Amino acid sequence: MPRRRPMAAVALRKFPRQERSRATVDAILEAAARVLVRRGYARTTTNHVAERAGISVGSLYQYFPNKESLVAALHERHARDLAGVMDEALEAARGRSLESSVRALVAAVLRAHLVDPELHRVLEGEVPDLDRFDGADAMDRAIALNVRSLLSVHREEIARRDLTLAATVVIRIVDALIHAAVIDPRGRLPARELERELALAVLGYLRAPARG
Amino acid sequence: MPRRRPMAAVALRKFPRQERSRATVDAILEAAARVLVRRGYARTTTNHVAERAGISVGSLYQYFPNKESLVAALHERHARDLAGVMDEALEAARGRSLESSVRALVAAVLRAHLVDPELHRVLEGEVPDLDRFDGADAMDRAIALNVRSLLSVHREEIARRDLTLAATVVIRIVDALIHAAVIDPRGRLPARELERELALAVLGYLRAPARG
Amino acid sequence: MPRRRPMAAVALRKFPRQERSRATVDAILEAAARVLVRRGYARTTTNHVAERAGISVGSLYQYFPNKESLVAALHERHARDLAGVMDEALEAARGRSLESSVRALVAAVLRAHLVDPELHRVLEGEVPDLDRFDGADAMDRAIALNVRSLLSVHREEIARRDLTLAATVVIRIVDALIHAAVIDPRGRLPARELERELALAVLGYLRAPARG
Amino acid sequence: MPRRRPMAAVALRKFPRQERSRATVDAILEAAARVLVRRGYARTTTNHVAERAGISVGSLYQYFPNKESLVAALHERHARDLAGVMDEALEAARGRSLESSVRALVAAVLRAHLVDPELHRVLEGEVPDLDRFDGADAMDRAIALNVRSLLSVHREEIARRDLTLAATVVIRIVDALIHAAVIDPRGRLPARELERELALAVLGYLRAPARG
DNA sequence: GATGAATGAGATTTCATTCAT
DNA sequence: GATGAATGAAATCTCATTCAT
Repeated sequence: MPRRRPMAAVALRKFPRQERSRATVDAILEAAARVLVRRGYARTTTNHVAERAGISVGSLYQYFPNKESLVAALHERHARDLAGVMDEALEAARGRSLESSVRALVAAVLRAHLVDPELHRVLEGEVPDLDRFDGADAMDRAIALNVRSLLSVHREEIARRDLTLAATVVIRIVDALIHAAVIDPRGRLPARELERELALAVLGYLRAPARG
Repeated sequence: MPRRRPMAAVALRKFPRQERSRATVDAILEAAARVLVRRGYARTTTNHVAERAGISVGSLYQYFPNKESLVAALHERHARDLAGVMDEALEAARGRSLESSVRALVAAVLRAHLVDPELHRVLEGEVPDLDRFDGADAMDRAIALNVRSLLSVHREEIARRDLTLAATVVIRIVDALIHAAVIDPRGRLPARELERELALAVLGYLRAPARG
Repeated sequence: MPRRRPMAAVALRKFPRQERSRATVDAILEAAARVLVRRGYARTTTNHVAERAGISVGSLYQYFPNKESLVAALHERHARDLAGVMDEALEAARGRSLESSVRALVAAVLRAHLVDPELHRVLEGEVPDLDRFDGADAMDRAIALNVRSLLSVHREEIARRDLTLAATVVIRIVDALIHAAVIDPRGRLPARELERELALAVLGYLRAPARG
Repeated sequence: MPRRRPMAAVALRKFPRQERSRATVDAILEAAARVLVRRGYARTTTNHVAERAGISVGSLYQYFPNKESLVAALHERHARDLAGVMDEALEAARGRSLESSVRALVAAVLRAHLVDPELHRVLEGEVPDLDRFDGADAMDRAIALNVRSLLSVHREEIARRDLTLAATVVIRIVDALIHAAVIDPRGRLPARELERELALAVLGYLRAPARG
């Protein structure tokens, strides 16, 4: 398995101290999101982003050492948002039934993706590995642990014995079907249907007897 | 939903009638595959591909009108292979139980992805929509129909009422979990485990009662 | 011989009357010296210099109208130091023998260059003509006159008839061998040896019979 | 002594196979020489060079990976020319007197520098260390050895005992005074005078008694 | 047909300088 | 005065594509 270049560092080149520069960084990220959506990753240029942000290219490079780091930062923001949504949903699930928890989780993630679906498509689809931000793996693991701990509460209701594995699979199913609905150009599903099928798939997987 | 550029015409510049031409086209596609894997989509150049194929750039352009069409052709080859594998598996499933059919299907798709997983990652992940080949949607639909027809044979065993929707969901689950195992850098699953969990997820989804 | 841009005005933007200003100018020059050494002329930026000096770029431009004038000022400081050392040595040489004078002069110049050899290399090597300060030529001429007047004291011991020419040649030999010892990456000479050879070369040149 | 970036590789990116490309490389080098002379190192751009060479920037980058390598190649050509001239002169000096040999060597090097003095000024003066070509050191050493072997033939006529050191010093004196004559803006010397003084300096150095 | 040198638009990136705060 | 964010012209460099040989 050939190794490619190392991951992009997401650290800003310069930390925005003043009010003004904070706004600039935000404007750059927002513009980058819009340009990515409109043109796709490969056709996005730093000049486009700067123009869209209403700043000069130079300013962009004050904060981001290169295009990759810009996309990585966006990716991070996206991942943080998503992780936040999941955390909230998992929190809210305390004390509720497995089915209710799963439905809530599914609904939350779906809601998060419906905010800016095109952006999610680009970030989760086209962006090359290289642009994954530092800490992405840690964040993934944290989510997996959270889900696992939800599952362990309902252990007797679940047919899977390896809950760590089950957590991974659940996360994947959710990811994948949301892709199907909001992201992938092939056969989009309406949100309502999707939410239902998702919950069914997750619960079906968790409860399916090992044989039969 | 903003419109981007139209899809690539995948049509070869000239249809490779002669043996030699066919061999050249194959060499180019193979080289493109290797370069895509090694460098990622955004960093792949036609010059790299030509060099790797042992021909000149000029010759490459004899067979492919532009870079996009080259990637699209590769995409098509990949899709055809996969569709072929699924067709065989579905064919072989005739007369067997739902569970057995699902297991066979899952195993077949998984096998197909294990051949060149890195290439799948790039083609299914990084390559922008633009580079999808012309018949891609039709091929997707054909597969969905095939799966649907398998499901309809076992209709009584299945809790889902909309089999078209169910087929889509099944295909998605399979796709997604294979991604998880062979493609995505986060937490790879070993093939054996994956195959089992995949079958469980698909069967679980299909059989899960609508409520509770 | 093509004309390039006119020489840099070395005049400071405002004459540093107050203590604080003088300190700031010194800090800037010192920072510029360090950055030049570390990164070379072409890769030195005003931002680097300001940062190293612990001030803002804006402040730097309060004291120097542009980058060129900054380097020119550094150049001037460097030239003044060197001229001072030579003046002292020539002063001290009064009443001593030619050989003793030459040795003293050589030792003085060498000492001066050993203080910050890397800086000398950059200033005497990489810095383009453009960045020479205004009085540079005058200073060179003054030194040449001083050396000439030393030589004229020992006229009978010297085989060269044109003492002006001889002074130039002597200065050049000293410059060049010091370059060889402290500056040039190729074959550095240890200071002790160098000092001896230098004196030999200068005396040898001065005393060599015209034909021989 | 702080280390800067490593030396530029002078290796061409692509070896010119066809007649045409050989001519292109030559045109690029020639143009680079002219632009360096006209604008100085820091103000020379690859676009200027390409334009002057009557080619596109792209072509320049086919052969030279960056600006540094271009200058390094020029430097190498320059050094090779010079080494060739010295070799010839040293060859021709076989069997002649020390004085005659020194005069011949001096004359040869001087002639070589008078061909394109402005270019020499830039290459030997402004070009940063970084741009020294691979093998520059080896070439310097070879020349030093050659000179040393000339000196050893006339060993009894020479007062210096360490001939290796003497060879280095001789080379330095020649270099330096040629700089003075053709290169340095301060007090240029006419070639005729220079040649005489140079020979005097070298012979004077070689023959000067160790004391007195 | 095949070749690979050449193209040049356009992308990325730098940095001297300005100017609002 | 000082600050440092912002500027943008200009530099470096890339790569899909063409075309003379």
